[in-house]
Amino acid sequence: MRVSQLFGRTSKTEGADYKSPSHRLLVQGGFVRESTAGRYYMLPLGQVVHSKITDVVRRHMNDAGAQEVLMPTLHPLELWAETNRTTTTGFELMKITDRRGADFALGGTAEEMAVDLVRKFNVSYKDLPFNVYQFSMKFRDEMRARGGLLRVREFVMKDAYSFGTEVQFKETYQQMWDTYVAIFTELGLKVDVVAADNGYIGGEYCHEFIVESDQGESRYFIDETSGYAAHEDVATFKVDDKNMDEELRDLQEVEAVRGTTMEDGVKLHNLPLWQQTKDVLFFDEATKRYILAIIRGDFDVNETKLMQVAGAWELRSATEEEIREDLDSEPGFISPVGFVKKGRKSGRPVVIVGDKSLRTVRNMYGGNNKKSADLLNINIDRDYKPDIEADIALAQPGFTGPDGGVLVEKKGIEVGNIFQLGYHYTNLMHDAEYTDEQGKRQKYYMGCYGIGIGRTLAAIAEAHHDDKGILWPDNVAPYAVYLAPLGESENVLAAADSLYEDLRKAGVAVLYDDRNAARAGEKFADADLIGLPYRIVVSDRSLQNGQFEVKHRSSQEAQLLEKDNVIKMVAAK
RNA sequence: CGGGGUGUGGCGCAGUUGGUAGCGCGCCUGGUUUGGGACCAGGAGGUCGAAGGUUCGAGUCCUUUCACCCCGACCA
Repeated sequence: MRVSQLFGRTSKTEGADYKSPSHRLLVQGGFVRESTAGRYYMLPLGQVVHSKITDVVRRHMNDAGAQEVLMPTLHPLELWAETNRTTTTGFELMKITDRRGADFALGGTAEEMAVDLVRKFNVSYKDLPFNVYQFSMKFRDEMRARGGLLRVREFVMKDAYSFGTEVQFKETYQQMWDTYVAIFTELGLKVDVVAADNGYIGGEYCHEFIVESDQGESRYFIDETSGYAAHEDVATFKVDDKNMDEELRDLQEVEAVRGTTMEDGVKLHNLPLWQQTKDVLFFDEATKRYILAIIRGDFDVNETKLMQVAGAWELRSATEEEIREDLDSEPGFISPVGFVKKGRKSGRPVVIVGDKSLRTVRNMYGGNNKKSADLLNINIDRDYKPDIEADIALAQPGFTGPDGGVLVEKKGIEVGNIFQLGYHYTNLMHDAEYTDEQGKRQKYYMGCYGIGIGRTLAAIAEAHHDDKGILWPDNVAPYAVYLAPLGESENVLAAADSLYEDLRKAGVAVLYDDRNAARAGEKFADADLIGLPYRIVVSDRSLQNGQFEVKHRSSQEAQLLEKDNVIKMVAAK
């Protein structure tokens, strides 16, 4: 490819709005250009990288026995209604109506489509397991796009859907896990495989593949000694017993003229924070229930865990008005002891969820559902009984992980995930069945597996750059060589032209900076910015001994080589 | 969705009390240059986000609206 003919150009000036390095460098290097917020044009240079990533993913998926298909972009809305996801998805569904009034969802993920596709066939147990995947544009009505390609509203995703028996699934899941590790390794990314929340996809467990980066939005914890890795949403930790040797003392109400914070309670009673009850009141818009979360005072409530155990979807804090008028309590003085079972005015049910940490403390203290009154010596079972008891605590850095090591907090970019879906979709959708050995109909046990191609591209740029530009790993570099003749002497141009042809004959992808008007500094700056693995300079100086100057992007030093050796060197990659 | 900010040529920006739009980069032409983003001369390119209003006159004032950026969407 000749630079003189390449559409899209590099830019010397940095945009003011680019917060992440990958965003800035991808725009400056002429890889992408923004359309509107969260929607990008992929320019020729960027598109080559994009398709190289796609090629790597495709090759590994095929090696794993998965089969590529392509599904429609518009999904019949009835399918989403079948699984109830028109209301319960974590992302806002984008909808479209055609001229006949038929409703469609713009695909944001395609579990329903995959099931619908498969049930159109009369599948036998002999056909199982199988795994179909596609590369297709996904639409997400994100509240806020950010970080360039890191969080967008429209992107190409590789999404795979496996069908089989429960026994077969375990193998498929592990196979996809291994395949993903191989893919990201080949792409030059080091990933942490992290247990995560399955959210709107459904199912019981899943893992995210995260590239550690300060630009990432995913927070997770790692226990370096055991390898335990879990997303913040699901991370568990060991809870130490506090004062379990104490005798249970009698429940007692005391006057408490104090502010409404936890700290105020600690000061007033001169008791440890961990002995206080933390009482957090939520309302779930989806199921129209109040949810009162009770936890030990030194911990915080993990809303994701809370939603999981309470079956809630759209949690918000209860308002002060609701607390006073409907629930007969007082902000800052909420207590599970004697808390109303349903809203006095609204009649809406109240669910009390207690964290397991409540069983590590005795004689707790806290509010009494009215202003300026506290209770001392609150004890679970005796004084109150949660409707649900579970782990709803948020892990913090420094806590002891489930395997006994210290939890270290990390931030990263989620480039892929694998989900166990189980029977979730096949239970909800009709005819999602195959015929077993006995001729009986059985439901499929499913999994799904996603990789965001654009985000992976950005993650590579985040992981491999310096202040001058990107350093593309060999496998995804848009070209292997940046060929830059300096000056306009016929000697130089002839040598560069001939090297260009010879490199191409040797199968080396070359970006040939044939711009006569461009000066050396410009060519060097562009070479660094675009970040191809090798830069070859042709100049009168180098040609004095019939040599060419070769420099690797990651190296400071260049070397002078004869043509044959130049070709040998760069073709080896 | 809440709060704050910004919309002027491809990019980055200036534009005074309202008086008919400018700078740098980039682009085009010619010339001088040529190993880390050169210099000289000439040139093209703008419904000032959009709509409405006030005014003799609006980039500037008023109203409405749209887009984009940042922060937040949480512990009583």
